[in-house]
Amino acid sequence: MNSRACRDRSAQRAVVVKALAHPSRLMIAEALADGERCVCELTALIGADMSTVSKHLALMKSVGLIEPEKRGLNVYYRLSCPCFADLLRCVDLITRKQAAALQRVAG
Amino acid sequence: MNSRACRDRSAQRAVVVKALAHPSRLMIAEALADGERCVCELTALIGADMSTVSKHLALMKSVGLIEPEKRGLNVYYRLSCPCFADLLRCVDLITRKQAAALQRVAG
DNA sequence: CGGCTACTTGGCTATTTTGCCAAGTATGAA
DNA sequence: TTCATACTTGGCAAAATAGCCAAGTAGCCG
Repeated sequence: MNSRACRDRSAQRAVVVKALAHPSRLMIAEALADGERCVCELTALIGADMSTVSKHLALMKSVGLIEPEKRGLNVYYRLSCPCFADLLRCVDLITRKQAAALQRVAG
Repeated sequence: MNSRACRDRSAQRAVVVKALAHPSRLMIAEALADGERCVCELTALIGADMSTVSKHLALMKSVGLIEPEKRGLNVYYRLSCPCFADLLRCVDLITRKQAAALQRVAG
């Protein structure tokens, strides 16, 4: 096994995973999985300053997770990869398993 | 759509995603996907201080991603959820798409 | 043109994360 | 018991993230 290649691959993956590693960004991603949204819609959903949301979006865009399209005054974002929905499902499998484990501990 | 529920769900997901959002932790996860490893093997693989690796492992364990088993002097870790392999595949789909996009920009 | 809305960017502070060293625990061997 | 190995934990300093405000850009309408 090539340790250097493994390291590089992990670094690349980390860039994508980090771009999702925040509650607000996961909310954005989930909303976009349902269809495109403009920044003000996402801002209302998240309940933070628009500048904050805009920076989250810029980060997600920079790693290729989402794509913007300007129409009139609004900028609409959409997921650039439908495979993201699968990723969310994988995460949920783990969170459910985690919840079950906590149940066992508590019960 | 219940905004509060969405917020909670995203917070839960973020806990899991954050536990993967680091190159070393992704290396660990990839290694464990191939089978259990003890801490010193992982330390050699990653090339950091053992205390650092141990803290990464503690974090991953705390969110239920991995499970330890002590045998003699060693502690062996394994993935607690095989679905993690799927998650890695999802991430790779995105990184490949990202790489393709960069290609287009460069070319 | 001026003013309005939608959004982005700069800059700053507060918080979180990371990684090393040092010190502690646990197990096995002599 | 003493020593060595494997690992964890505490603590600290450096680095990365997050979020707000203020200021800037861009498109529409009068």
